[in-house]
Amino acid sequence: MIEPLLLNLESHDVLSTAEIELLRAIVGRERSVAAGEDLVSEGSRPNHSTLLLDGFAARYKVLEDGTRQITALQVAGDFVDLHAFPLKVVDHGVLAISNCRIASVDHQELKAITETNPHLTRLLWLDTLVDGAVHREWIVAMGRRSKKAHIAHLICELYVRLRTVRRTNGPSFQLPLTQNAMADVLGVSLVHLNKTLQSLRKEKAFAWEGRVITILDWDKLQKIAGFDAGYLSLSIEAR
Amino acid sequence: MIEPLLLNLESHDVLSTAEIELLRAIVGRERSVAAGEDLVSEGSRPNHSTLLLDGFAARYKVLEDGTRQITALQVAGDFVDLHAFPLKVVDHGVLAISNCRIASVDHQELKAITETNPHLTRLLWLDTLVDGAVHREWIVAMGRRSKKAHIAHLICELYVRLRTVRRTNGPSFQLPLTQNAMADVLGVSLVHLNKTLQSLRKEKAFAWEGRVITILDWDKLQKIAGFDAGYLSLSIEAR
DNA sequence: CGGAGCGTTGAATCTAGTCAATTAATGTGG
DNA sequence: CCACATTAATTGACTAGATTCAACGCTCCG
Repeated sequence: MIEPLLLNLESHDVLSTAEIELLRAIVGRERSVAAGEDLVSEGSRPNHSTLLLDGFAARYKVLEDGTRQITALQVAGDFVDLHAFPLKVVDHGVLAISNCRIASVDHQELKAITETNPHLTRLLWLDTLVDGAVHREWIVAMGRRSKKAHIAHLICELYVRLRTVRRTNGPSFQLPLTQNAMADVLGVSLVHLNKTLQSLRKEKAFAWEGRVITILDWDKLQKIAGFDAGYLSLSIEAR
Repeated sequence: MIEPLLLNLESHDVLSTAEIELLRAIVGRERSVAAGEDLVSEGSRPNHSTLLLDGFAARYKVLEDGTRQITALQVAGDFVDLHAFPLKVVDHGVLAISNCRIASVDHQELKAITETNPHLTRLLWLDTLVDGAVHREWIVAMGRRSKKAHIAHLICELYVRLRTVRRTNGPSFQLPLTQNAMADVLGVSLVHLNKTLQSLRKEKAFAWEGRVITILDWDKLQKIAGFDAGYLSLSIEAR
C-alpha cells in the first residue's frame, strides 16, 4: 500500500486520480527488511529508487576513523534515495533502523514520468527539495543550537512529519532509535547525549520511554527547539 | 554571460545546442549586487530564481538569539534559489559575500521547461540534488570531523567547485569570506575559528592571505579533510 | 545461566565559548 | 597624503561544554 507516499505528496499539492493510478502502477512489490540491514549501500548505482512504506530508516556516512554521522531520518512515505535517479550514484548508505516495509520504483519509470507528466515530475522534485530543506535545518541545529534545542527540534520535526503520514497516535509516536543512533544524528558522543537527555527530561516537554515519544507540552517543546514547521512546505498549492 | 551556468551543468551531462539556446533565452538581464546586500530574503515568495554569474553568495538563517548559520556557499554558475521554484517559499536568506553579478529566470519559464524539455528538467533537478549532497557533506563535517578537517574540507570543496567553472587560477582562488563568515559556516565562534586557522597554517597545506587561497599541498590537504569529490557528481553521463 | 545490547554514571581531560583588549588593515574626508 | 573611524584579525584568561575511558545495572533471549 502506497498510502503514506500519497499522504506525503498530497501534503504539498493535489494529485489527480490519473497521477495516483500511475504511482500505484509503477511501485513494485512490497517487501520487508529487518532492522539493522542496509536498504541501500554507499557508492552503489541502483537502477531503481526505494520507497519506505513502513518503519524508520537512516541515511548515513562512515568516516575513515569509523565514526558515523546520520544525515537524514526517513519515515513512512519517504523515498530514501529518489535523488539517486538523476545523481546515478548514492553518496551514502541507508540503514533500516526498525523493521521496514519497502517497495522499489524503476528509474526507467521515473524517467517516463519526467517525459510525460510534468506536474508529477515537479512533485517528485519537490520531495527531494524538502529533503534539502530538512538538511539545512539540521545544519543550523548542529551549528548554532544548543544540544537540548537540537534534540527538541528533532522531536518536533519527526512529530510533524509522522503526523502528515498518520503515524502518530495523539501526542505519541514510535521512535525506534537507540541513544547511540541519536548521538550519530546530533554528532555528539553517546555519553553526552545521554546526559543531555536527562537534563531535558526535567523540563517535562516530552517523554521517551520504551521507544515511544510522548509530547507533554508542545508549546514548551517548540520553544526549546526554536521550531517552525515552515521549512517542511506543508501547504497545499499548485506546484 | 551564462557561461558559468553552462560549465556547471555540462560537468554532469552533455547539453544540446537547443538546450543551450533555450537557457540563454530565458536568463534575464544581468545586474550587480553589492557585497553585504541580500540577494533573496527569507520567507519571500519569488516568481523567479536567481542565477549567480560572478562572485560569492551565502545562504543563511538567523536564529532567535541573533546567531547566524550559513547553510551553503554559492559560486559562479550556481542557482542560489532554484529550489524556490517547486518550494514556492525560500526558507533562508541569501547574502552577497562579495560584489556579485546575477540574473533572474522566471518560474514561468522554468515551468515551461518542465512541460517541454524533460532532459533539461532532469539536469536542473540534478543541480538541486548536488546542492543536497553538499548539505550532507556539511552535516558530516559539522558532526564528525575535527574543526581542522572541516576547514580543510571546505577549501577542497570550494577549489573543486570553482575549478569546474574556471574560477581558479592554478592552485589559487579568490575567497572573499571574512573569518566571521567562515565561523558561521562551521558553526563555531570567531575566536575559536581564528585559533584553529592558525594551527592549520602550520601544516602548510594551504595559505590564505588577502582573500586568496593557495593550495600548497593538495594531497596533504585532502588527507586532512578526508575529502573525496564523488559527492559533487562531476562525471558526464546521460541523466 | 550467561551473553549481548542498551542505558547510565563518574572522573579526568580536552575542546570550544565568552569576555575583554589589542593590533592590523581598510577606507574616508579634509 | 595624513588623521581618524571602522572593520577585521589576533591574543590571553577564564568558564562552560563535550569527549574519553571505564565501569555497572538492566532487560531480553537463547
